[in-house]
Amino acid sequence: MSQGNTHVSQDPAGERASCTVLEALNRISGKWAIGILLNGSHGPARFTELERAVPGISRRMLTLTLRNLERDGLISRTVYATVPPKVEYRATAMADELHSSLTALTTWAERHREMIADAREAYDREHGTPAGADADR
Amino acid sequence: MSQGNTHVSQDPAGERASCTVLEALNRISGKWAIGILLNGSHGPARFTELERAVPGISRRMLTLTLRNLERDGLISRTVYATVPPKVEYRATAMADELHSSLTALTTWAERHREMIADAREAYDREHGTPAGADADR
DNA sequence: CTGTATCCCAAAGGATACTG
DNA sequence: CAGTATCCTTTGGGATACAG
Repeated sequence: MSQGNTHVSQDPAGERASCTVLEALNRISGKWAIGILLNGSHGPARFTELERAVPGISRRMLTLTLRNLERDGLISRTVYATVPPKVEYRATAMADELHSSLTALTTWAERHREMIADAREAYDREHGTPAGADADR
Repeated sequence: MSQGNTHVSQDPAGERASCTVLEALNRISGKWAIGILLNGSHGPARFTELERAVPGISRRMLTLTLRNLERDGLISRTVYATVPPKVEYRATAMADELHSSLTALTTWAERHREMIADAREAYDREHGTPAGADADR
């Protein structure tokens, strides 16, 4: 806020910042990454455990998201060569640091959930947006 | 996107949390929302200013993103009936609170940027993922 | 200046079936 | 148990042209 920046012209304090935030978001983007990250942050979790802990996720998306998180170094994957196979996933230290930011986001969402719902309702009432309004095509 | 959760059975430590985070993320999701939010947070900005401040954005996406943010009560839109028309956008108080969380995310991203890049490189070297590997189809 | 309207493509994600 | 493979639908978003 109090940055004394009264007008926006070219790069000033926005391009670089938004770019960085975009980078941050790109890693945790997708419908499931965060749910997985939060679940994996309180102890190791197995594939099926995650599948149950993140309701609605498909095996495919769980695998894909897990792989991406692993690739970025946010999740570690440990395979135990037992039978039946056992694989443990857990958040890395780097992801643990992210966790607090995610929590901040959660807190914000909880605090403003109703306010946002009201804002939407009001908006849709003023501008006739019938809940299924198509912004695109 | 808006279906996913068919029914909520219990609450296996994470469901509620991940759901809330998802809600948070859904409002600021998309390629441009955050850049706009950050730019609108240090004073009112006009349409064209934002267009220039967020490099790469198209008129269409700027409009769409702005409308969604307005709908959620994160951006206020003020029209001056002058000629030529003038419209000012600015982050609301609610969005200002989000701003700090976004900043936390930015900070995290900056601190770990290299580490993540290295993790990717390492991963791609071990598992032969030739930079353009297609996770899907 | 501030948008809208189309068209089109690519990516995300769901459903389902099969496997070591 | 822990995934893969395929197919298909939906959504995000770029390009471009038109308009109040």
